Amino acid sequence: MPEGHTVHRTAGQFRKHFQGQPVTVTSPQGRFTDASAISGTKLLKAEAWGKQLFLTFEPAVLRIHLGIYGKWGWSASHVEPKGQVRARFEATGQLADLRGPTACELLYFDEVGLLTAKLGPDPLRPDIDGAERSRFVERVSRSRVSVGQLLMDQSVLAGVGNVYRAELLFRAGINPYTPGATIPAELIGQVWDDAVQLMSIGVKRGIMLTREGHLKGQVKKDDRYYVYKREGLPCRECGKEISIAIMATRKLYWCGVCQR
DNA sequence: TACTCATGAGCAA
DNA sequence: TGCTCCTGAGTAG
Repeated sequence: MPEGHTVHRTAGQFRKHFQGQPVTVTSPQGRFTDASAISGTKLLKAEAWGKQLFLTFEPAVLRIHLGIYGKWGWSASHVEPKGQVRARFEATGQLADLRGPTACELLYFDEVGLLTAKLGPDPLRPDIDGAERSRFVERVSRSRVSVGQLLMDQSVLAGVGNVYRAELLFRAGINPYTPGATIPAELIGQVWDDAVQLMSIGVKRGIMLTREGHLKGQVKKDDRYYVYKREGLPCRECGKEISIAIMATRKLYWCGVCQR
C-alpha cells in the first residue's frame, strides 16, 4: 500500500533492524546489479521523503520508490526467496525482501540533494517553524490547476496518493475540480493539518483510516473511507451517490453535494 | 487458467 | 494524452 505513510513506516523498520550494522545486500532476481557496491557495508541512516525511501550506506545512498506495484516482505529468519525479489537485505536475525519497485538505484554525492529539491513538503516530516506548511499553502494558492491534481503532484505535496487525495478533499468539503487559487488560504492550511493528522495515524497503524469515529480501534475494511472506491454507493453524510471520474489518468472519487 | 486491476511516475509526441 | 515499466491479488469462467 504505497502512499507516504507506508514509506515512513518502512524507514522506521530499517532503523530498528539494520541501522548501525553491516547489511548483506543481494539481488536474487538479478536486476539490481549494484547490490555488490553496498553489500557488507553499514547502514548509516534510513529516512523517507514522501513516497521515496533513502537508505544511506557507507559508499552510497540507495533510493527506493515502490511505485504502484512495489512491496516489502519481512522475516525474522532466513527463507529462500520466492517470486521476483529485486533486492534482499539481511542482518543478524532480520531479512527484508523488495519486490516490483519502480526505482531501486544507487545515488552518489549530491544526487540526493538534487532529487529532494524537486519534492514538495512532506506532512510526515517535522515542520518545527511551519515553513513547510506555508510552502504548501503558497504553492496551491498561486496555481490555476485543480486541487485534485495538485494534491497528487509530488512537487506540491510529497507522500499523498490517490486514497488520501480523495479522503482529504472530502473531509475539507472541497470539490476536486476547484482551481487552487480560488480556495481560501485558511482552508488549504487545514488540508495540510488534516494530512499531518491522518497520515500520522497511517504510520502508527499501518493502514489508512480517514473517517471520524473510525480513527481508532478495529475498523472493518468496508468502513474505512468516505469516498475512495465507493462510486455508486450512497455518501455516508448526505446519501447522494458517490461520483467517479478520471483525473490525470487516475480514478477520482467525490461527493457532488458535500464537496462544493 | 486467463484476465483485470492497483495506493506511481517518467517519457515521447 | 497515451504508453510503458513491473508484480501480485482478486475474480470470472
